[in-house]
Amino acid sequence: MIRFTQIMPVSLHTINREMHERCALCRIRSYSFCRALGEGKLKGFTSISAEKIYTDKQNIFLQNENSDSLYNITEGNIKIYQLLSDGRIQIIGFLYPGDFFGSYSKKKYNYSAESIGKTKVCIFKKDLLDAYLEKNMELAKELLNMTSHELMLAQDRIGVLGKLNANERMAKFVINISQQRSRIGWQDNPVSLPMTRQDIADYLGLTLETVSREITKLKTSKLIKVLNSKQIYLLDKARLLSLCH
Amino acid sequence: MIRFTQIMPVSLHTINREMHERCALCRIRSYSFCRALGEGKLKGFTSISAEKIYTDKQNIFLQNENSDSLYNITEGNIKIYQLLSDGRIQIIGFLYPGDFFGSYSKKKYNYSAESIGKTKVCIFKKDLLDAYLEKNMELAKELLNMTSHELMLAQDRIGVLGKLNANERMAKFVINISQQRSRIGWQDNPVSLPMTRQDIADYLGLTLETVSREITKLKTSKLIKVLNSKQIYLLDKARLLSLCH
DNA sequence: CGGGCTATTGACGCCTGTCAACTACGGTGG
DNA sequence: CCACCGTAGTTGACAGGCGTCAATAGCCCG
Repeated sequence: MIRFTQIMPVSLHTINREMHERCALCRIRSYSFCRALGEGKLKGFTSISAEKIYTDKQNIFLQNENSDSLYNITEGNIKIYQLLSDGRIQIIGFLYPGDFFGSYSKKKYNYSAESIGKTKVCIFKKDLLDAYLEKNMELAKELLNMTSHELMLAQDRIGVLGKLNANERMAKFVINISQQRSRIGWQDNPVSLPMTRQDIADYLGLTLETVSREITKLKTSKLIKVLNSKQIYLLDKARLLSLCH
Repeated sequence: MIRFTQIMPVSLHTINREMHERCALCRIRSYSFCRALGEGKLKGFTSISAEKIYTDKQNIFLQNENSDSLYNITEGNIKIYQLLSDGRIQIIGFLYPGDFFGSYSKKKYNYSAESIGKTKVCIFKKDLLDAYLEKNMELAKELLNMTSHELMLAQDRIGVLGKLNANERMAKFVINISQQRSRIGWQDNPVSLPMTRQDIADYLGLTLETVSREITKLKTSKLIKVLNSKQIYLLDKARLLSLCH
């Protein structure tokens, strides 16, 4: 058995703060489901969660693993994806700070989750969170609200993948990224694309070649400016919006 | 002002039963979110809801209408769909008895809903349901459970539309219908297809011609037997399953 | 500067959409 | 009872958008 106290280079003061004030100090709380909790409840809430930091391309969990935990992003990005038996990948979504993920209703995870860049998450054991919800109705309702909102976003994505062509999907993608950023108080233009072209392709149900071509088309038709491969500027939001309905 | 008492051909006894025992007598309660409520609470729950019957192809609500109500199907089928500005349709889902729909988190409906055949729904005013949830934690948690489950299904559909070809989508579709039926205690084979080919196409992100061709292919490769255009028998579930991953 | 990864661009082919003709079926009316 | 009509579904011919395969360019990091 490993005795952590020997190898963790943190002062008692830091541990104390970590143990009790993490939620109180959290900068994205106002964008997370925990915003439903009053200040007085934050210490108690911190105690039923743990924080974990991931570097680039680490798995948070894998599809079909037993799911005993739920997660909240506090920093960085996560991609959630499903694997088909022949190796094809579908990226379900790119998640941002404030996003909640995991599987509340099921015993196994329905998708895999992987960090994009340095990423911080809060981890909640399902049984602990569940017990906490019993006594904190406001949190349960906020969770219902957020899940319902996520469902709406998923339904929009069904529309994108079912009916839009490559051109329209790409326009929708950059518009969505921009909107997502402003939702959590970041500048909405220019936007950074932390994921690779292959990731974008697997997200939009296209190939990376098509994604690349469509970006070039948006560029030549003066709808966007490509600052570098991971940074683009939206030149004409109105036309981009009209493109993706 | 119309005085309903004059034109509604129901006895006081029927009204009384309708007013207090609808939930207690409901045959699909065990498949609905209201299964979370104990027998003792059913009369109270009946009183915050209303029942409405639709014939074929009637709108329950339209996309972008103000959303003040939530719905639960007790009989028949509903299709929920989004319209693009150029008239293209994406069917988000076909709903079955026990399914809950509407928009809990948003002020406007995110999609339109239309009946398929004769359909019965329970209608809940949002503010009434919300107040009821405050005092009945078990119902709120069941609603969270169901919404979370629906989210999972929506994410699966993202995978279908993003990565499967026409062949695989069609196989997935008949498998899903079969599973959906057994979930609510109906025979899972043969299955009826209450929707049109066009509806299936708009659901799968294909055209009706492609849907028709793929059904023919499944037929000629002895995976299904087409009893009539709205009734099919799954001959080889194992191979159908392996087809759609 | 060079190796390896990511992104772009080109050539070509296939899957699925489009357009059109034909068939099947169910309801209506003579 | 059958003729007629309208709607739904099937099948065929063809075209185009996007995938596939391959070569090239750009970029980061040692």
